[in-house]
Amino acid sequence: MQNRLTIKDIARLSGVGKSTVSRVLNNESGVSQRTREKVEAIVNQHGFSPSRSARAMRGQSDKVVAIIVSRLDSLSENLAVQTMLPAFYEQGYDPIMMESQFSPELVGEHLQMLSHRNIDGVVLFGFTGITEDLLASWQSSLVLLARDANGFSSVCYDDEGAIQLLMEKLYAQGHRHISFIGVPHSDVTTGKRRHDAYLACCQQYQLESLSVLPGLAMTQGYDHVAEVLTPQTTALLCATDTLALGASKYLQQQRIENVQLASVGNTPLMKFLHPEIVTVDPGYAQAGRQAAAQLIEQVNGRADLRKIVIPAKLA
Amino acid sequence: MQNRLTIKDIARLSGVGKSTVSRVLNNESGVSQRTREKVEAIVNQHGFSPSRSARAMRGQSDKVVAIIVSRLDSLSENLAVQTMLPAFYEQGYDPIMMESQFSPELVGEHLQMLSHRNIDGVVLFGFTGITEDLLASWQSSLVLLARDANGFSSVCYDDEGAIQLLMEKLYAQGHRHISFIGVPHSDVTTGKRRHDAYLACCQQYQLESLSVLPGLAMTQGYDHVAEVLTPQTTALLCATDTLALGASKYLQQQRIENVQLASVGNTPLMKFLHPEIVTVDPGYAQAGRQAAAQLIEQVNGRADLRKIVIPAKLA
DNA sequence: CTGTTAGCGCGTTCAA
DNA sequence: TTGAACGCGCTAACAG
Repeated sequence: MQNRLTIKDIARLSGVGKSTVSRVLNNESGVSQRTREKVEAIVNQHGFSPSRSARAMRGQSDKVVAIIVSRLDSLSENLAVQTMLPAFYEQGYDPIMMESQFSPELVGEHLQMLSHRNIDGVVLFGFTGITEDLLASWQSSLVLLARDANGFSSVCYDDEGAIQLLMEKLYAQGHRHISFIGVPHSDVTTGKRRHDAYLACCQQYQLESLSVLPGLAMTQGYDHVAEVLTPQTTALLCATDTLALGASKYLQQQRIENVQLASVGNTPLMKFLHPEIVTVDPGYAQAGRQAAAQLIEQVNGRADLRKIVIPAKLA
Repeated sequence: MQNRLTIKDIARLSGVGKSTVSRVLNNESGVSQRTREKVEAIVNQHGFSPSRSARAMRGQSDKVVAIIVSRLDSLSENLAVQTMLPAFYEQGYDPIMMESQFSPELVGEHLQMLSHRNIDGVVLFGFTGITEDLLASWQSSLVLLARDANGFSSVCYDDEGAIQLLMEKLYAQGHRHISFIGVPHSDVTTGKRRHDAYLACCQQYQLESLSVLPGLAMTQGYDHVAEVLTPQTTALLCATDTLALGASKYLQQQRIENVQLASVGNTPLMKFLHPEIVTVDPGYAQAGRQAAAQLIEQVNGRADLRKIVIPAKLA
């Protein structure tokens, strides 16, 4: 806010040239220990930090990244962003936030805004409708979350593993009629993969499968859970905590108490409202950290594109 | 990502000087209509946009603001941020996100990071422990949300009005034993103001008051609601949706069905889980828009510091 | 009305 | 090992 010092001032104050200060600031070699210490002392004493805009103009990075969440109030994405932010701060990156509202068009607009600004990289929470060509120009500076795409880095959840853990646990608890409520297959990960895993487990345990795939919204869980409840049903597997929340409201209203809920999510809200639920933690927190780490390495050329899968854990 | 054009290129391409291009870009007067159109044509044709870092270095604004939320998963703050973001985008501001986790120390650290970066302004969601002197150097470029402070702009909720609306409604419904669950008075707005308003309403309607002030967390609502439930209690007023969620879990578990819940919040989660609740919308969405608008006007010197109060509405 | 000139704060030559 | 000079893309002051 006040008149900031410049590298020139620091040079004058420490009795050296501008370029020496620059070298010290950037940890470059070729500066004597004594000089380096002298300059560093002055820098610290004045709390000097070089102007980011000037650096950026010199072709350096702006140290700005963008995080595009689907919805600000997504329980799972919140958990990931929560660990992502500190990871970015620590490396000096400022994360700007954008909300896609599950609209590929909005993602497109946001990316276009970002291409004007000199962004270093983007973390994008994937969803149905995000296509490779929409992201084409960002190949090297984007990390996709919760989805993968050819030619892009991604951090994904272990959808199959999560469902398997849940089914295993339910089976061990003696459940033999386990229904499933999930998301349409147009959603590849949360939708198709989790449902397929459920079906595979049913086959493996020789159980009848019964499923409905209304969508991601809480109300959809509520509205459609009845379709998979038979008199024999003793357990209900939900593709997400959000669906489980919807389903459990229905169960409560109908005073159905002999159906064990299970879901992948392990969000704080779920843990509070329904601690009795069997839940798998897909590793949102770890995913956030990893996504940030991968993006930083990647934009600095220290890492290639990489697909990371976070292992699921029973909570 | 590719080799961006510069103002110089545009100048060459349109056969004018750099400064003329600059004048056109900044909508400055003193350019003939013909020249302006010619330049604009070239600019649009190439999708040119001036380098933000270069502008910033020339002392212009960086067009970056920061939003410091208390928690990423705050139901109320999410609603405000959701309207704030587009408002900022529209004016060309990039909002960087930070989470304070209700820690004044973290706010301090974040503000310090921001003072190094050349930030235009800050929207800060206030909470207990935020003091005027912590924010001292940001007087002119900060908008406080949900709190007010001397010498600062703020956007506040009408705590008294919200409680009054709720009490009025409950009274009209015939309730005469209305308990209150809220937040300690150390929290000035959500805590003291709402509780005081409750007490005042009780006096006005000649009702006995019965209240407990455990805190903001859902679990606190759950753990302490029993303390304000008597055999006569027919309604329970909650200072926030989050508390109401906690309380309602308790009521459900205890199969208590003759207590009408009321709360200030009107968040989507609440509306879904408990549509039967009497709820007041404190105007989170509007608050977000206003905060963004006020901050932008303010940092552009087009507005003075201002305290804005959002009126509450029955949902 | 318009073009030329001089920096903004920094990184990067290049000579010393 | 160091410093002086130059230029990044832009705006502002000045000259035409």
